[in-house]
Amino acid sequence: MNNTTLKKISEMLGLSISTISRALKNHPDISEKTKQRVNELANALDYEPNANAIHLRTSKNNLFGLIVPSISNFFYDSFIAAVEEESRKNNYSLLILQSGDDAAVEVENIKLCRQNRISGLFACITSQTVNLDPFLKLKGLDIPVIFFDKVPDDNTYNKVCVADALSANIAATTILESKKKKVLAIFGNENLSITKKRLSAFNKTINKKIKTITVHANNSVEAEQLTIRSLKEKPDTVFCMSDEILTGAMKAIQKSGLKIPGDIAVISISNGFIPTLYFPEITYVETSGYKLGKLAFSSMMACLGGSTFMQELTIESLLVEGGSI
Amino acid sequence: MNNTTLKKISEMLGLSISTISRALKNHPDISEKTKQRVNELANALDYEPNANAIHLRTSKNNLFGLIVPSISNFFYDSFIAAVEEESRKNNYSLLILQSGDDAAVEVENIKLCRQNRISGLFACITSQTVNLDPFLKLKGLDIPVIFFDKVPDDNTYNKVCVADALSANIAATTILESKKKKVLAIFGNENLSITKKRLSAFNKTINKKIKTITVHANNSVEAEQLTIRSLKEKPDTVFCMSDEILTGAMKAIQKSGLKIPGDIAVISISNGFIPTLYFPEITYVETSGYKLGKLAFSSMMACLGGSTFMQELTIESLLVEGGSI
DNA sequence: TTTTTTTTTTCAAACGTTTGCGGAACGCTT
DNA sequence: AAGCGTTCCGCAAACGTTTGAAAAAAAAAA
Repeated sequence: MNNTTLKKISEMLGLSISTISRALKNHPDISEKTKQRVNELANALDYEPNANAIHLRTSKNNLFGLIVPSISNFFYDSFIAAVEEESRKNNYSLLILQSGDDAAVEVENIKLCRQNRISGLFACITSQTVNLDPFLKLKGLDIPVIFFDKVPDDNTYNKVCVADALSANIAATTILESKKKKVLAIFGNENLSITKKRLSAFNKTINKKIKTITVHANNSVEAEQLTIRSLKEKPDTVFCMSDEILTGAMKAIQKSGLKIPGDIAVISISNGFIPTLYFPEITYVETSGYKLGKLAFSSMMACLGGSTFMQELTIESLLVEGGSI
Repeated sequence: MNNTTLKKISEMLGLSISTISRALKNHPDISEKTKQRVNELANALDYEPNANAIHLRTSKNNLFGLIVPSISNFFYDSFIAAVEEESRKNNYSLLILQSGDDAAVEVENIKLCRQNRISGLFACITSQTVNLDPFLKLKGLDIPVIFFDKVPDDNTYNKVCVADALSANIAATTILESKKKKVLAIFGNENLSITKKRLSAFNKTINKKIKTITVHANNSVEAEQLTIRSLKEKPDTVFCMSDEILTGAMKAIQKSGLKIPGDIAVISISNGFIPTLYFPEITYVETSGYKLGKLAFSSMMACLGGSTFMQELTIESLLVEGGSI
């Protein structure tokens, strides 16, 4: 069965297409009687306007693109949830695409976004992305790009990030204040800017006041192995720079039989879910994907509203006390 | 800056629009020389076809809708990841919408899907959805609907589900085989069909061979409280029907200081991530969102291929041994 | 009744494509 | 010279809307 169109309604009512169009949007030019007749038939025929036709005609596609390495991720899924929610409320649709952390796929996805004439793009770049030209082209077409989480260094873009330095700083301060003596600090891939920022801020705050074992893990399993190995050096505290690392470290600690916080303290930077799974709950510095999504959206709307100011916004971090330190 | 169009290229080259269109799609009617000229200019101008215009003209919108209570959920995020991946590979885009488990929003979302002339819909209904008319309308328009996870009882629809009964059955069998004497079985909201199915299959298999404490929790916190209370009755095993419940139960168990599996055994039905966070890892019956997504997609493609056969497909469940029983 | 004003409706172009069909231009056969 | 087949390209309609402007109809004023 075919979709109802304005034409169909117009023919059935013996009116012109433009009259139907105007009647349905309650245009003052149209008489009440006609409006009613039109609305009744439209309802009966279950008319739904063709979004493609509207977009083509008005050249206003209420659509945002969102490119992310993976949807299936604690942080990103809540980020996406926030953006979807806001988009829907503001009459925008959302085209979500995964890059699989593959730069080539990322380029394809951007192309797709362009073909769909998106009004704006939310992008979290892959760890290999070096060529930002595809993003530049979007800017050339007056399509705002809001980078989130993993962002290019370049400061000619709008970015929203968690406060990496601040988060690491808070964690380090918390460790110092609790009079710990030796901390095992587990960070992620050394090449990631997020790792660099957190590492440098952490070290700066610790300032060699206490002993620090620094290791880098690319994933949860590596984090577990490194933790097991490092526990031999008897740290009294473990710091994890992310949820993924936390899961690995916790596995190792549970395996070792050490008691938290008695035998060993744990503190992490986290989206907020994982730390609550354990008992005692892990003390963490919150970096909320959901809040970041809201921030990204408002930044997008500001751009669309005409703001051309490029900036890096951050969401505040706050310490959420569990019982692990 | 405006987007390049066929018209623009045609004017610059002194050729007709149709020639440009054909040249770009390598139509045999067009000479090699012209094709080359066209392609060169198109590249130089960074031409990207307007998807809206194409969809309108061809009345073929390569777009799927996906409605889910929340994106931010272990199970759904991996389901979505799978569907997005497959869609992209098959040249479809995906319009993802959250219902927030609100039936009214669900209806709005369906409307949005219709306006966008989706080719098919993946839907997980809200727990309050009673009126299936909006879905019926889609079917009337020859738009296939694949329900997943939370599906209507009605068997005039295509559905893909985890094997609820089988999963519960496997878990119950595992418990019986390990000679346990008293099981605390924690289920979800009693109204959900998923709960009913798992509960009845579980009970059927246990068949009163061992003592069973059955409780219902609506969320993780309730699961924790109910577990704490029920542990006083000294069960030797805890069965959790879902990840959400597992997190609550584990919290209680960790709090109680009981050792797994020495003091108490744990077994769950799960998507597969949460159980691996603990040590020992929790033994679980896997119900993979990712696999379900793949199945849903292939079911969708079958429908689009002309299959009108309505069926409920399930993904196989398998026991993944941790060390918790 | 005629003219003017107001209300209501229609016309037609445009958005950017695709595609059936028709038509040059050209070289080959007879 | 006439006919024919190729090769290459353009015309124009269509998809479903929106919208400025013009036209028609109705109402009001003269």
